[in-house]
Amino acid sequence: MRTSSEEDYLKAIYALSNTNTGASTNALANHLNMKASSITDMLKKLSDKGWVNYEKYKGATLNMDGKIIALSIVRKHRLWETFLVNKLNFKWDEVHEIAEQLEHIKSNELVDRLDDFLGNPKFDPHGDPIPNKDHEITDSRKRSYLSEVEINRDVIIIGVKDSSAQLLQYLEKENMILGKNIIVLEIHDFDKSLRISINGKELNISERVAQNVLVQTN
Amino acid sequence: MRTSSEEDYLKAIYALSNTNTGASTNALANHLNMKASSITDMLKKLSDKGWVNYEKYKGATLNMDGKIIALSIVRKHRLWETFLVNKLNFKWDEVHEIAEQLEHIKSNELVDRLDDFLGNPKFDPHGDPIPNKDHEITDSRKRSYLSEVEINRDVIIIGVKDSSAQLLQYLEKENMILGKNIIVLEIHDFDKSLRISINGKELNISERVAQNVLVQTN
DNA sequence: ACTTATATTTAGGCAAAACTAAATATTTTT
DNA sequence: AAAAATATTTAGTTTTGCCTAAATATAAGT
Repeated sequence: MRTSSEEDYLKAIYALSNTNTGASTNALANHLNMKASSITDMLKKLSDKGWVNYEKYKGATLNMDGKIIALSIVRKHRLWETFLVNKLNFKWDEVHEIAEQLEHIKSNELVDRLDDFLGNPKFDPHGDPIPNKDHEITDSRKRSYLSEVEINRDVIIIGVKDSSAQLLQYLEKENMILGKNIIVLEIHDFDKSLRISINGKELNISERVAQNVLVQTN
Repeated sequence: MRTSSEEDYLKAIYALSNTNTGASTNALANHLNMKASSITDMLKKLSDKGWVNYEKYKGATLNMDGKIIALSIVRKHRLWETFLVNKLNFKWDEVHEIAEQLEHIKSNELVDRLDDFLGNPKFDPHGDPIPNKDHEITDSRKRSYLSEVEINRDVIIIGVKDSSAQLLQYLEKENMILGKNIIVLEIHDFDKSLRISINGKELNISERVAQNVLVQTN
C-alpha cells in the first residue's frame, strides 16, 4: 500500500527525470513546494520500499516498479482531466487541481471503466498522451513547439508546454484551441514574434507564446 | 479547511444521530472501527472548530454548520455512487468503497456539475435520497421495512437498510432489485419469514432479510 | 443503596510527513 | 587548489490522528 504523498513524489521524479537537472533533491523540493530536507527523508523511504534508486547527493531515479506506479498516476490524472472536460464541460484551465485529487483514488476497476466510458482516449485535453492499461505511452505524433515550425507549414495544435491558467486562458481567447490548424505565415526578425493563420484569420503572437504551444507536424 | 478524517466523523455523527443510542462515544468508535479514546480526542477538536456540540459523557450532536458539512458529504457520496452505477456500470454492491474515497474530493463546482450530468437524481442506486445543492433532503415517499408491510399490500423496493455486499448480492440473486414490485402473500408465524410475490413468481425470505429491505408503500 | 459492569476520559506514546537550524558535501569561482 | 557559494543531509521539533493502559464516571443488577 502507498500514500498519496508517496505517489506525489513518484510522479514528481517521473516528471523531472527528463529534464536537464534530473530529479535532484532541490529540483524536487522546488517542484513539490517543499523543503529539501523533507525530500531527503522521503527519498530514503521510497528507496526502502523498492521504488526508487537513491544515492546520497546524487538525486533519485525510478526503477521499474516506481515507473509503473508513476505512469499509473499519470494515467489516472489524464483520464480524469478528460472526464472533467469532455463530460462535465469544464474548461481545460480549470481541471488540474481537481485531477490532482482524483488521481489518488484507489481502484483499478474504476480507472479501466472510466477509460472505456471516455472511449479510450489517447490524449488528454492539454494534448498530453494517456498511458494505456499496460502503462505504455504510444505517441506516434511528430511534435514540436510552434516557435520551431517552418514558414507555410500546416500544423495542428495538440497541446501546451506548461498548463498555467494564464496561458490557457490567453489561448482560449485567441481561439487557439486543441485540434485547430495553424499556418505560420511570417517570423518577424526583430522580436521573433509570429504572424499565423488560424481559421482563415491572421493573428500575431509573441515568441513566448509560440514556445509554449505544442503542434503536430506530420 | 477540513480533513477527510474530520469529514468521516461528521458523517458518522450524522448517521448515528437518528438511532436509539445517538452518537455516543462507543457507537462512534464502533461505527468508525476505532478506539473510544480516539473518538474523545476528535470530538473535542470538532467542538473547538464549531461543528459539534460535545459534553463529556454525553456524546455528540451536530450543530447547524456541522450538519451542513455532513449533508454535503452525503450528497457527494450518493452522487458518486449514482455515477459509478449509472455511467460506469458498476453493480450496486461494488461502489461503496470507491464512493468513500470520492466523497472527500474538494470542489463545489465539480459536485454541482456532476449532479447536472447525472440529471439531478433524487435517489442513489441504494434508494437513499440525495441532498440537493442547498443540503435539503426532500423525500416524500412513505417508506417502511418489508418486514412491517401488511399482507396483500403492493409495494416497491426503494432501498436497503445496511448496504453490505452480502445482502446486496443476495437480493441481486433473488432479483429483488430497486424498483421491483412486491406483494407480501403470507407471514409464517413460527419464524416470521415471508412468502412474497415478485415478477409473478413466489419466493420465501427470512425475517432478517425483510427487516433490511426498504419499500415505498404509497 | 451498594456492588459490579460498562462507557468514557485522561495520560502518554507512536508513525507519517512536514518543518527549522546546523552540519557536511559538492560545485563553482577566483 | 583554496575559498566561496550552493546543494544536500542530519538532528531535532511539530501536528495530525491514531493507539494502549490506567483512571474515572455512569449505568445496571441484586
